Amino acid sequence: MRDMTCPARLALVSTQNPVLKPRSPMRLSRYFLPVLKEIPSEAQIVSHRLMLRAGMIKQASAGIYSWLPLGYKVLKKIEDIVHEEQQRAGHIPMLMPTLQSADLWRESGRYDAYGPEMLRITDRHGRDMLYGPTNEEMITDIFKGAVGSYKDLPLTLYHIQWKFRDEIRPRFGVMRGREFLMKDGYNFDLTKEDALHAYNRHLVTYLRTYERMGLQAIPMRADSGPIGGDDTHEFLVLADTGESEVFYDCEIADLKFGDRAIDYDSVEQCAAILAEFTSRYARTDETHNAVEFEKVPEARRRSARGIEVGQIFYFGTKYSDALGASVDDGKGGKAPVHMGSHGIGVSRLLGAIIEASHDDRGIIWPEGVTPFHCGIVNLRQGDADCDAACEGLYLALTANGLEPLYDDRDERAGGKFATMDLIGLPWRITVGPRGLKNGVVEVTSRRTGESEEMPPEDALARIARIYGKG
RNA sequence: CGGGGCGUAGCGCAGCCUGGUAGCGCAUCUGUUUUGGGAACAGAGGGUCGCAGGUUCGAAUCCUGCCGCCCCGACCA
Repeated sequence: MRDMTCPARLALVSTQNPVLKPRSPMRLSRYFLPVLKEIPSEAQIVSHRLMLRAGMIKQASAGIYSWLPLGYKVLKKIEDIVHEEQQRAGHIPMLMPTLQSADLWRESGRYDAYGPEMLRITDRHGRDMLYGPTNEEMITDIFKGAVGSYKDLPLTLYHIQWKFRDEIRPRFGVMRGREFLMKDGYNFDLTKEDALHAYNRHLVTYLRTYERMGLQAIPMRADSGPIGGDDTHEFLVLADTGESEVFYDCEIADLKFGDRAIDYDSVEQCAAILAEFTSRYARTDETHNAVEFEKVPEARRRSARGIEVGQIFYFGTKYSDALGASVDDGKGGKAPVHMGSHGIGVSRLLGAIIEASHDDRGIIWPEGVTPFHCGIVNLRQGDADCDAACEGLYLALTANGLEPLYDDRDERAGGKFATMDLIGLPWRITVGPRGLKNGVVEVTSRRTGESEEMPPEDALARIARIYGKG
């Protein structure tokens, strides 16, 4: 009798089984994209409205959202960019829990200082827990348990994790949620000089990160707030719906990091970038100084609104003193480590990007974060030539490492175009019977609205080239 | 937490003042005709009227309490 339960036999059925055809969800008829024609009444600002209308998020309760497939996809892309830029600078990814013990926070003295914004929970044993609003205490605790020598420094650890701050009044969708995804990083250095280099290094990584997302975020001298510290800059994206009032010299807005080379180990290079990007007056209302601002030539003075998308801090030995994080200094003594922390509001960035990039038809994703590289619109579903051409493009794009979204629904053209415009894919390939008669399809830019007819092979090559693939 | 507003079909809303068969548009489903920028016609399904209590012969409607959500202010990635 055959033994059907033999483990060795089961092992033969591997996930590599070539019989399993990938069942891609990138066809709109199979995707989950609940778009709304009507403007949701609860949404006040354009990014919130568009995220709801484009089926990216659904509110679960005040300031708490489910990320529907399209929104999740963009969120992941943003997360990926943040990871790449951090790791390029030698910062090490990890993951700490959302729930923390209150004891750590009592040690640092912040359990009481943080106030009602911190969500406090009691577990079944009556232990005080909290949903972390940030992780300085926890990372310092990890650090001091494992690092004892200056030889282990410098060290920068970071993670991207959900945070909870029980805002008095959450609003504006993901821009001011109570639960939000944040990248927070922590550097540990032996000396103040080293820690300031880490500070400068982070400034560079942040400039690069925002530019890759198609955003211009201006570093502005800021207030350190409850985290405490001496040096701090906030990164602000200019937008009318921003919650911060900002004052700046318009020359700062001309600065671009671009694709210049940077050696993250070079103290001079990193310091030079900081000097360059902080060389003009740029402050939030918290640190605004009218006398200093007067020194900027009047024609260059600007006041505007901004969305805060990140902040970097150097806070010296505040946490290492409180929590006893010190290392052997190599001279027979102990030295408290110099620390800094650095945050990027990952989920907020979606809102900021949309605020900065949309029109009256919908979102316009920058190519760096778009959920799909391009849309394929089949104008005559069921027509053998159209179906074949679309299918061919879809497979070829996929084979070139691109992710197209193929609208294969049996629907009128108008609805398909409206959906594509709303969800903001930067490029669209339109396939219709009229064009196919001449052997061409249409490639359209979402941003400019300009279309160009070309054979399908050229359309494929065009899209691949835009994204540096194929 | 102070002030204002709203909870009625998946979404957007009317009905409430003056109690008496729960409605409209969009979406969904079926059929037909359509198809190059949110189609037309015909038909169908879908509701604990936020929850609880009270008044009444009778409550979506009146009264009380609670819950949720939104907006303005003080706080914040």
